[in-house]
Amino acid sequence: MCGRFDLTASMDELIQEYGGVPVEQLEPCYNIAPSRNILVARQENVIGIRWLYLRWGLIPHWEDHVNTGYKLFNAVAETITEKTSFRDCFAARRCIIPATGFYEWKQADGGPNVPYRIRLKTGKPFAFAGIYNKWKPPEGGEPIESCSIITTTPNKVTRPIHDRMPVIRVPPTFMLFCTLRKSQKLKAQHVLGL
DNA sequence: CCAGACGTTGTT
DNA sequence: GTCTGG
DNA sequence: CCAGACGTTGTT
DNA sequence: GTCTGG
Repeated sequence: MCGRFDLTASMDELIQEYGGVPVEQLEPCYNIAPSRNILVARQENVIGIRWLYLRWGLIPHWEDHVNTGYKLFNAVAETITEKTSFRDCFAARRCIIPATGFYEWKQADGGPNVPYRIRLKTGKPFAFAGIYNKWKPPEGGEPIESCSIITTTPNKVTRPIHDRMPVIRVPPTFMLFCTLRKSQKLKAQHVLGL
């Protein structure tokens, strides 16, 4: 899961890593929570990569009131193409959400919940996979754009702490590629593009 | 057909 | 808006 | 996700 | 315990 994260990287660092044109930058924050406006980057026609702030907590477009209804701050990757609330967003409106770390809570033996921060060894920023949406108030007025972070099963680092973690985009410098042996076949989920 | 749900998490 | 359950 | 609140009255 | 606000 991912219900809280931090972002302390500069806009310059983010632009260098992901491209696009700088926008106003908020104070570095170690405690970003659902319902806050968070920085995202998305691909737009004509202008290309655009940085902007969206409300964290997806509001389905049929919702009647902005203050009621579900708080969709996470979307389970395994079922995202089946869920009414996420399917169209996933097909057409994806974004990345930059972060320098995320928090997971683990209950100490019968004790209180203890937060852990998970981050890259280098301290560099990385990005969550996200989806976004536009909600128009039935009574008229300003539309609200909102987003949700996609979650998946944990990797080795996160597994001891929690059974879910955000789908992460790691900078290209952390990656390599290799060719496949004949016996290896690609499955649909390998090419989803997350 | 209409009515009602539409989500995640953790906890039990 | 769209799917599920009755 | 956590932190913090968690009400009533009369009137429409 | 459960809901709301951040």
